[in-house]
Amino acid sequence: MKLSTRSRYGTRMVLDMAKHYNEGPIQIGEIAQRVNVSVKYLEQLIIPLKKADYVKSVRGPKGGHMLKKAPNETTIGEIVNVLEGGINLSECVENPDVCDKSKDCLARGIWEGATKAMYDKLNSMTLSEMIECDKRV
Amino acid sequence: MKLSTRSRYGTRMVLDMAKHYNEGPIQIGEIAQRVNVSVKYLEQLIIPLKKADYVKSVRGPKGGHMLKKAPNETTIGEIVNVLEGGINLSECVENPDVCDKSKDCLARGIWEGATKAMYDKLNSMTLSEMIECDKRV
DNA sequence: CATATTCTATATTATTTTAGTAGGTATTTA
DNA sequence: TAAATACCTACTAAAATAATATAGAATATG
Repeated sequence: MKLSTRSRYGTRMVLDMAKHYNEGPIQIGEIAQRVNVSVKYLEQLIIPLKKADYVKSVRGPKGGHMLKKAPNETTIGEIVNVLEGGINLSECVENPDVCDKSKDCLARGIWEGATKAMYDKLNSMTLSEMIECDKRV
Repeated sequence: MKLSTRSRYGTRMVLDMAKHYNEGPIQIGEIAQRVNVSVKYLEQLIIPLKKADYVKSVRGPKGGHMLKKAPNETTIGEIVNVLEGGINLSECVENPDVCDKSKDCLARGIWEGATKAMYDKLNSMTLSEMIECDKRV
């Protein structure tokens, strides 16, 4: 149950934006270079982040992208949730109707519990906490 | 980061075996019917479970498969681990060398923490506890 | 010991998801 | 108006997943 590169690369990108918060729009080419992912791929990842209101963009020369909310108001879990399209180990956790046995499924309860544990962990750290944590090293 | 059907179907199968522990070998056709997965697919899933010493099999008429260890000696996490080929959200958690930035990667720490939370949860319940839990309902 | 039954092994195919690329369009600044 | 930048749509390639098919090997039982 690996995270897709969407989440992993997207998280790198968002952390990069967080590092440069309050420096105005950052061009995607710059970010791509720093996080070592192609511009074209990052462009795709920005779309859902904009829709979910985590990123805003400015067009034209001197344009670019930036976080819409302060880094201490967003957790890693929120970002992963957007990029991964939901955080859960099995479809039935979110939508019990996909299986007619969901109601008394032995396994479903476990997937639900493990999903929650993971989710809580991912939501326990904000972007700014991660960056601060990094500076101390 | 969904579990594959391997883990989900395989878990159903193992739980079925656990329910019939001490009833001698259970034929895979029976199990397939009860858990609603094709015989052929389950046959594939049994292979790694045998290699990892969780299942033993008997050939010939009246043959079948059964758990090698008692249901209270095996956790769901162990089964998922075998079927999924390791439990971790990112390759770098298990094998830091896949990325030359692992050592001071902001994201890696988070993947590691969330992986552990999930892992602990999955290992917190044995097969027999799950079945007991079911009976009470 | 013959045979039916069951697991075992290998190969193949189809489907879906993931990852990545390409090229053109819209907007804005200077 | 020209250049820089984000935005949009479509496409392709590769990998992983899911599932099926066929033939082989072991063994209990009559």
